[in-house]
Amino acid sequence: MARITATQKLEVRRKLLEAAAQHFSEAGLDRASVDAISVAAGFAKGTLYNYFPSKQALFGAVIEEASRRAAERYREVEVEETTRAHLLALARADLEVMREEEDFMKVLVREAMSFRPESYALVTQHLGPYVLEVEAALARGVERGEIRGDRPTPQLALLFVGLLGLMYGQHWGSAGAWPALDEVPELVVTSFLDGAGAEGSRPAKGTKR
Amino acid sequence: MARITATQKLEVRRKLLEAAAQHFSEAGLDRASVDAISVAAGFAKGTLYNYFPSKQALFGAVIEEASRRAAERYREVEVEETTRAHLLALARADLEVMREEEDFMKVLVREAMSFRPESYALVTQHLGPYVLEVEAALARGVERGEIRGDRPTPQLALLFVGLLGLMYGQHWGSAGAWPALDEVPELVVTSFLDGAGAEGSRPAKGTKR
Amino acid sequence: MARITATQKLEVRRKLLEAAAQHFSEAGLDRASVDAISVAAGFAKGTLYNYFPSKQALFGAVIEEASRRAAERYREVEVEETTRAHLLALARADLEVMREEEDFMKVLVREAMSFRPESYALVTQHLGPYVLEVEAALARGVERGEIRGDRPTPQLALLFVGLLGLMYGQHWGSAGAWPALDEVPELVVTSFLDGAGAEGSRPAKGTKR
Amino acid sequence: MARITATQKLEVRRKLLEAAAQHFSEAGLDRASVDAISVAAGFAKGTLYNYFPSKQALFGAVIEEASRRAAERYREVEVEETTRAHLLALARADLEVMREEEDFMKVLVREAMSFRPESYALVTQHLGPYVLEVEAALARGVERGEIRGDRPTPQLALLFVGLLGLMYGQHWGSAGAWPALDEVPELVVTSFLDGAGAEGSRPAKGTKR
DNA sequence: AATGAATGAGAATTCATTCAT
DNA sequence: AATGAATGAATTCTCATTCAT
Repeated sequence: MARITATQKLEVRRKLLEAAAQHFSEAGLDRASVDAISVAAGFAKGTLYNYFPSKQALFGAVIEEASRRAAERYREVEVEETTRAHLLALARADLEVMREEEDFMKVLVREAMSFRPESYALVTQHLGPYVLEVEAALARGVERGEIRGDRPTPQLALLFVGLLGLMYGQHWGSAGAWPALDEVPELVVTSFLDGAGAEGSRPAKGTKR
Repeated sequence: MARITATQKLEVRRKLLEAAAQHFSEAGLDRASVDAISVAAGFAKGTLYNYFPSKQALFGAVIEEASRRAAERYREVEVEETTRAHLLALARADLEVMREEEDFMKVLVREAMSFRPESYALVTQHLGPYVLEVEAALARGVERGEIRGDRPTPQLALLFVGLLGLMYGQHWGSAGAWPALDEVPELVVTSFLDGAGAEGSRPAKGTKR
Repeated sequence: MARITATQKLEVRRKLLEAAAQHFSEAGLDRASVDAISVAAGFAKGTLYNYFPSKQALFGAVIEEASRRAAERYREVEVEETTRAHLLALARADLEVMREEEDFMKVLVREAMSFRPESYALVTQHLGPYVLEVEAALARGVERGEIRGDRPTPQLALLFVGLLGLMYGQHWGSAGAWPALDEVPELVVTSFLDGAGAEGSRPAKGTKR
Repeated sequence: MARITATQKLEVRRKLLEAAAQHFSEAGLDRASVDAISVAAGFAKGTLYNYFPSKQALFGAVIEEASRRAAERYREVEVEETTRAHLLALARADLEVMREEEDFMKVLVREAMSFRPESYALVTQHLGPYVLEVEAALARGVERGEIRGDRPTPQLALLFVGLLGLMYGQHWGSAGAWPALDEVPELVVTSFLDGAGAEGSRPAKGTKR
């Protein structure tokens, strides 16, 4: 009767995480209700506590799951060899993940944007694979003279990823008014590479302030 | 205790806002307790409710105060008439406020970066004065041909402000590792205006993808 | 400057009682707010407390005032000499008071209908003059053979007054749907004297059960 | 504590209602405290809220329970087919409930006699079953010519029930002095059917004023 | 393993009362 | 005498967590 297989347990866990992701993405950690999550997953409250020791822990697990999925996806990406093309491809890969796992990603992005040192570590750690890809693309760009060499590529990579999150956030915050998700990759790449200055208005390299 | 002067009332209000800013910046809107705030300000719970009708309203007032202070501060600054100089001045003014009122600014930035449609309205409404200044500076830049005219200035202004928040957040999230607060204005202005592309790597105008 | 005359003090007291009557009649003792009452009277909260030591005391004073006014009015009534005519006149006198001092009367009736021994004493004491008039009219009716002599007139009088209150209450409770205030006197007198039984259905006197 | 049987749940509900009835009957809706009620019932605050969504709802449930019990009780009674006998039976059934569930009944009567439009709706709605029985008895009485047909039976029914409440209230208010509870049914039925007028003193039908 | 009733700390909010001015 | 800011006890309601079944 009882004797639940490991697969079945994982299935329950998956359902709970899925429901949790959705609720957390809508309501945030504090406002989301454990009861609502468990019921949405098709279980009673007690069951949730058999799988996760606390609401906080469940939240952490959702974040982990989200970053795990994102990282997996990014590893599959293949692209041609221009920096612009590469960054565009990376941004599009991100958007793709985004679309398929929007709930998880919302939680992830929001947590990343909460700027709490604890989360920061967690998020950057799991976002690592992706950030490293960006970094690598940028480094190759520097070698090719396509990317300015006066700033450390790790920092540029963080900026790029931050811009992505910023645009997603802007999208959600404005309830889709601007930008549309489709525009995001190009918007981010353009902003990141070209800036807002008009053609020729850029100061000579090395100029201070 | 009747017949309190207007000055005294403002003083009480100031203390309450100050305490609220600190608590909200640490705990966020949901976790902060009205009781803790009033006590920290040196008053009883009821007093807070004599000044603000609800926790939400208090939160709104904190945000409004923060953005008012920021806007005021930067209006005092005098700058030469270049877009770059102007944006730099705006960013520095913001940083200056930031330093003196870190609690207020943390609340503001975190809320802005929470990307909840509800907050979005609240924040943009209260952030208005500052964003409008940025927008005006950009509009003048477009006229002078210093800013690319192919994107609406309101969107560019949001991007600029977003970058600023992003950098503050990066600073807090990395526990000060990078960037240092001092670098933020230039970092933001450079990223915003020039982008990360190397000199001459920018595609001709109108080029797609 | 200060030096307020006794008349002025009474005037303030009157205003406070008036406002209190209105608020208590709408909201009841618990729901009425001291602040609302004082402001409605044109004063600040503190002033009210200079005249009445507590909300309870104010409520008591309103009840006293209401009964005092009612008693005064009832003493002026004059009527012709039939029981039915007398009762009708008494009921109409009551209605008249009712109309001119509806707020006070509402409080009074509701308090009377709360059936708390404390209020009961207070109310019946002040309602005394009126009830005594009713009682006297009934006693004369018994002598004339118009009123059944098998029940003590004081009890019949209480029943009559109770019926009046019941009908007022029904009027307020149904938001005026039924009965209209104008109908009340006749309704009460008919119910009281004739009952609901059809002509001739009354059992022989002295019949038990 | 899961897997509680339906019987056990009903038992908890019963205890809560019982405690609530007692507290409401002593303190009224406003003054009664949810906390006190739950503790008196032997449970924690939260448990009460598992059974009733709000204080108001609990109050409504108490009233409903009271009127349900009254209606049930009197339906068991068998009576000969006279209006007088029927009304007497109804009044006695009510009194019987009254005695065994005085707390519930006090709440009911006091609320009914508060004459607030809000309560009015609540009470008449919940008092429905009982009032409808009275109404039906009266309607049959009209058909048999035992009840005067010149007044709508719903109004007569309200009057009857009002008289009943009035007498209970008189009993409580006078601290038992008059009437004794035992006398109430006959007192009410006699007052209601026969009135206080002496035999033959009733004016001819249709007579005005 | 799943359940969901019970719990009770904690939250926001109200408001009668006080008292310095 | 009038004021109204300050107070803080009290209230209703929520919800994460526990645990007997």
